Amino acid sequence: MFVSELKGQVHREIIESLYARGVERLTPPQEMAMRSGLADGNSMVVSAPTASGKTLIAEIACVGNILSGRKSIYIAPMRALVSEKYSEFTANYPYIRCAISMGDLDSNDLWLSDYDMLFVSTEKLDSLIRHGISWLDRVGCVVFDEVHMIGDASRGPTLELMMTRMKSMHLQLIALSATIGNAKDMASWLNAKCIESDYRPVKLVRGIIKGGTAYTFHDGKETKFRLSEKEKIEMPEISLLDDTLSKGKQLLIFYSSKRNAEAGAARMAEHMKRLGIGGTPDLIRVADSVAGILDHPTKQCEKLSELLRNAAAFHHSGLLNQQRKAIEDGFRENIVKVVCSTTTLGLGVNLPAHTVLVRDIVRHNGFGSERISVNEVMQLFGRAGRPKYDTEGRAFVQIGPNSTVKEMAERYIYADPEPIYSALGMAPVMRTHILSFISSGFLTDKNSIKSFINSSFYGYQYGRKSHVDVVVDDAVDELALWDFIKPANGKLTATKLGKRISELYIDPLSAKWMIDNDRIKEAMAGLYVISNTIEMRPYIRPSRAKREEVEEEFVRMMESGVIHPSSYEKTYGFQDEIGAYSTAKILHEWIDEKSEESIMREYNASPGALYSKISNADWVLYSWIELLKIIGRQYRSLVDVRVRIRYGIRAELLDLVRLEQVGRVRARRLYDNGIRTVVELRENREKAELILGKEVIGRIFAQFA
DNA sequence: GCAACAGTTTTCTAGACAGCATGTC
DNA sequence: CTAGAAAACTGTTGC
Repeated sequence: MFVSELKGQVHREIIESLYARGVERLTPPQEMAMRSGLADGNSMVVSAPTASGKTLIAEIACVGNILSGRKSIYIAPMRALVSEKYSEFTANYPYIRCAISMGDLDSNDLWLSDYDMLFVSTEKLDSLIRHGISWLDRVGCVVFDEVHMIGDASRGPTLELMMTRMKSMHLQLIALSATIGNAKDMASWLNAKCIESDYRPVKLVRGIIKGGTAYTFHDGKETKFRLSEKEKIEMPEISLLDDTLSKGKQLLIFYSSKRNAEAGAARMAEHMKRLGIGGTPDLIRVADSVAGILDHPTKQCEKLSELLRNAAAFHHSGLLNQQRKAIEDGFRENIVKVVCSTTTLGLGVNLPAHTVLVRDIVRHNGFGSERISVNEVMQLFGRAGRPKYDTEGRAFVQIGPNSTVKEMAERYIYADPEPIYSALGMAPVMRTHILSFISSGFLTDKNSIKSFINSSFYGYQYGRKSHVDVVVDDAVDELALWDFIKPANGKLTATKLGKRISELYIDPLSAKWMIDNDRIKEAMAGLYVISNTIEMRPYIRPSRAKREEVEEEFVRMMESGVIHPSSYEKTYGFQDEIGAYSTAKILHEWIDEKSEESIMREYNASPGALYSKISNADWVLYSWIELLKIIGRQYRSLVDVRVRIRYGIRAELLDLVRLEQVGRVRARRLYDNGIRTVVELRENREKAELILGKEVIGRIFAQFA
């Protein structure tokens, strides 16, 4: 279908924007969507691979609604995705008023309701609704990107309940999904049309690698070729790298763990060094940029930098955000040739490569191991082929000597995608959401909560077999017992405390735990209380060698009454007090001004993990303080702990960091040179100038005017 | 005596969302 | 139904 055929069906502005971008034809899924009444306001579920043009379907619906006077919302589960779509959209439609809102980013006009298109993360929209947004009734279209997330045990329920709510508002819903086995079910639940397609803009050759041989399957043809004669067959990664480099292309490899990814990247770098690739000015620039982010680079920073000199990199959650970005940019610019990644790059950021290798197909899951799903492999395969540069992409699964090619081809090449299942049934998060419903006045009695949850995808899939009634009864009773809700005039309402918990977006169980443990004698005890919450998971756990030592210390603290037992396993099935205690210890090192490097060494942690724990700790601590304010208890000492967490400082620097321009480094330098307070600083300007320099002191003193 | 290597045992395991109020060296 | 790679450690060989 040509864009010209859209005339009369969609607004003129949309057609103009498409032409301006050089789009003249619709992709098959887009055409199917148009024929299914996309422009007439029909809801739809679109199940298709990455880059098949799903975004444009959403765009047509959103812009159509906006130009007809209604608002639209785009929702995605990853912040990176939200920002990406926001930038694209504002570039294409500069005259539409857009806002973006995520945990760490809000546009100024968010509360003015003076915009027509909102880009949000799932949890942020949930939070906005809890705070009570006024304009929900003016929304005409809602896009849910990556809806297969509904099957995710931890974050699926939030998405699902949001969709359930929107469904009852009779809006145009556009649900975009990777290929899944039961798109039709989801469509029928949503009263939506179902669009299924396996269209890809770039041809994809899929295959299996065993030993040094690659078997490809395309258009019903099976071929087989040696990757490289000169390499040992035990190392298929290296053979494939060779083969890919010889085509002048890039390689993306997925591993099951951070350790494997790092080890893989080291092998790749070594091989490239042998080939004499690397050491170019561009590479050195990228390598230097990842090493110089912290004051004292950690081992991991140095290792990454070293590998980058040879055009290889690893990519996982333990990296600092700036490092991730540097690697992603370097890869996009074709400076970095191979990236060894965990699933970080599979979802979210769009970083395609000519050749993709899924090296590990089994993954540990706490209880044992399991093969990764067909859906997930398809998702990773979807990264193969760069639309602007490649005429075809290649994607392989690597298998071991004990699996046969035939068997694995059946499983991963010819197999149909699996259906996804609602995760609402096993969700302890139900309590959180029920509090939110009651608190916002959306649902105010047990029966309406039950019937609402029965109208979810969970209810659709499990029907009478579901145990919604029991779960709702239990959760409501517990919330009442904790004084977070109370019955009034035959309705349930949230108490002031319950309302605040809901707004702070913390789990009611965490709130209960923190309220019950507010008598804190020392900083470490406070750090343990905040660490032993669901919001701080996953914990940074001690290595096996250290575990016993940490355990003994934990027991001592428990016996001396500094910290107290909790009962999280009742709700979450397990409890990890040692993990929580170990995480608390790391935070304690941080506020004791230990260097990142030494913390990494001592606790076997990564810089990325440290900083994400610090920022979560800040949020949980803030919430704790807010709760104590409401019930009129002491919280003063926690405010100091919070400042110390933010800056990573000992108590003695608390006074100095109150100044702008003074952080942990400058405060420490002043203090060690005898200037210990703001008052002392004001009285010793010359001395301070010798310590920090005239210019900096000038900026600091400007505050005193 | 010790380096180089081979065989054996032990260790360890993905990711990322949320509040609030402004500014590091 | 299902683990398996990498690192650490130990033993053997060869000079």
